[in-house]
Amino acid sequence: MADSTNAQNDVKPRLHGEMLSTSLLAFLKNWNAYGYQLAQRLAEAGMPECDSGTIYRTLRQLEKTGMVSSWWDTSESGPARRVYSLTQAGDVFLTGWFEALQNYQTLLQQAFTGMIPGMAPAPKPKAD
Amino acid sequence: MADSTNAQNDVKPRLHGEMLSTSLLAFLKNWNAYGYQLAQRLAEAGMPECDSGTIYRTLRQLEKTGMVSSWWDTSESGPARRVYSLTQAGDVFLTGWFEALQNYQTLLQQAFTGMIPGMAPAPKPKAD
DNA sequence: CGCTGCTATGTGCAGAATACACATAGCCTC
DNA sequence: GAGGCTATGTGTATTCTGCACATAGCAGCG
Repeated sequence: MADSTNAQNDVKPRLHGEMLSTSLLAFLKNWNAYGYQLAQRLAEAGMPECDSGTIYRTLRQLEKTGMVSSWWDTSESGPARRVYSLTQAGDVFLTGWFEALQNYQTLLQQAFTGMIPGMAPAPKPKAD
Repeated sequence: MADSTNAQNDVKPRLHGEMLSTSLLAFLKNWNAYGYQLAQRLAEAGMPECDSGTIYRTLRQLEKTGMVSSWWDTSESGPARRVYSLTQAGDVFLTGWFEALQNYQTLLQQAFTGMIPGMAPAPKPKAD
């Protein structure tokens, strides 16, 4: 534990949580793919770095909740690959997430354009 | 019927993590506000429901990392309110997050338009 | 006054999620 | 047979979170 006085630590951001799982689902919407491959695609897409262990655990979690299905692929040379495929439930979930995401996107957009409705322009001028 | 074979449980989604913290920062970019108020605004913005305890803890965490600053407001009647204000560090972080978010948004968008570059159209036709 | 309800912030705790390090294994080239 | 790349996973300590619950100010009401 470094000292608590340091506010802006050099912690590099990591992709995880729902943004990771939905990114994975998004790739799988069009193509079947395996973990190692998905990690590469995420990096190519300009997403923040992601721990590989988290990717594999997330894919297993998505399978457990029925969002994806998987099987072993031993047709290619090298280590066996676990190929994932989006299920119908995963497709439904991804669509709903994408729609809900519009609200989030709009919220941030309005923050930068300074036009959030229903809130007074300046309730308090920050008394320091 | 809550056996483990059930894929789509009726778990209601909750706003948390980085999407919660950045939503809070977005509101604070234009106005100072307190926790209870921010919870109401999030609901009005159509965001998923959020546990109030998580909101207060997240605001404290944002303060600890220097993204926001706070003070007590006892000018109004009723319980005291802890009013939060975005710091310059928080503004920088929010801007960086918003820019990085474009990649995520683009990724999901391309999933629905079926145009992700650099990936073969169908590497495997799903052998179940 | 006691009671209820709304506002406003916060804590305790058990379970889930995660970063980091490390393990395993196949295949290829020296 | 050592080293490197591919590919998937685990162990563990830390952090995060959902839920229940606690505290407190103020207002109305009989």
